[in-house]
Amino acid sequence: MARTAGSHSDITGPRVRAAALKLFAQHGYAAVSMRQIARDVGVQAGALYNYTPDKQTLLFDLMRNHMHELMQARQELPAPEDAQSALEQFTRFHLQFHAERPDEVFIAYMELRNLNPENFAEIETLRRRYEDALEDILKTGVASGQFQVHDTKIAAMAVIAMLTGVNTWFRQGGRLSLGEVEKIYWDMVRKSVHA
Amino acid sequence: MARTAGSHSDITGPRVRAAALKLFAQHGYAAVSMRQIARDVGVQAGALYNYTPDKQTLLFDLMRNHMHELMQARQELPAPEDAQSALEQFTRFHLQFHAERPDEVFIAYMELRNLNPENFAEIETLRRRYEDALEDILKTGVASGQFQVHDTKIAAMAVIAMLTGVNTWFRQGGRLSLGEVEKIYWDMVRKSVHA
DNA sequence: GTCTATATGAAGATAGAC
DNA sequence: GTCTATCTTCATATAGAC
Repeated sequence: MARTAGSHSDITGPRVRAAALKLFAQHGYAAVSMRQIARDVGVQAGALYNYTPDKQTLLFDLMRNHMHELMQARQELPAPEDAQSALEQFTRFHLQFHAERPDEVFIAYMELRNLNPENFAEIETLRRRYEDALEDILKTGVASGQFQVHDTKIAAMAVIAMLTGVNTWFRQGGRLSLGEVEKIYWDMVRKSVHA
Repeated sequence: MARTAGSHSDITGPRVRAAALKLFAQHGYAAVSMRQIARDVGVQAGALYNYTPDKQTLLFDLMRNHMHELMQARQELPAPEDAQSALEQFTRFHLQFHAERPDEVFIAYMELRNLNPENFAEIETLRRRYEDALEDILKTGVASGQFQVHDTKIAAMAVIAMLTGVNTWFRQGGRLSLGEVEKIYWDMVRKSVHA
């Protein structure tokens, strides 16, 4: 149980992932070298390979972890009463979750093409499941007459694009608080699918 | 006036830009080598430097050209009668222009961080001017009572994000025609800012 | 677990012949 | 304008000492 001297696996591992996350978000996966990540962590490049088999897996783990946390957090939300409150809950949840993780979100959207085919398929499955969750809300609302949209699939994509776009400009401590942003976007989302 | 034999500047130049556009969109600027571009064009890597001083300028020229064409095309639209028709015109124009140029749009959004600071500033100025054009439409509509939004700046960002998101899934010849997509999105945009 | 050293390859860009 | 050849630097990844 006691670790040998010089054994820092439990602390270095997270630091490697944190450095990779920050650097990938800043400069892009392809533009960041393992040496840069190592320098940021404070080790030599070779030492990184104690924590990841290769650079590709490092990227994939960051993206998979992000998507799993997204799905997990969503499943822990309380059950809403009707489609309207489900949509409001989804809107506020999406904005909050994404505002807290700008780097993860950026990578999850920008680095898809740098995943190898198998890894890409896994991430896409998770993303698709998230989109389907929103579409289910819209379908319920259309069925109950609360919403009116021409195509629930397209409407779900439109709403998610609108909400995720917040990350291109929103900064904590800026002109608007997250609460104000939530209110503004919920107003627009609500109206956009209104019957 | 007559060109010397073996002089293909007028044809090779566009081919270099076309290859760079396609490859940058597919794999990302940082992941594409000058040798790959050269292979795609059918020349040796050194020959590319007859058409661009360096790789960075090649990227910048593609993005600047795209933004200039965007601004130009918008300015050639007929003057709309009121805010509502101006917003519909903007919506349809944005969808059409972007659907015709998926690679350019992709690069313009994904490769901003690979521009050097001066080039980035120039592109951002153009992008900002486009966003301001939409915000002006919203301001006019709010002033006339046709629209109601909490914040015209945020609403403009939300609408643009929603519309640009179409490029992540829309393909010519897919389930929906561009005309149908225009109708669906115009319906959502119209309602989202409705008084 | 981390280091130094290195194998192996590829990158951006330039020089000079044709 | 394009070629071949090359300079220089950097990349991912591994081997073996400590």
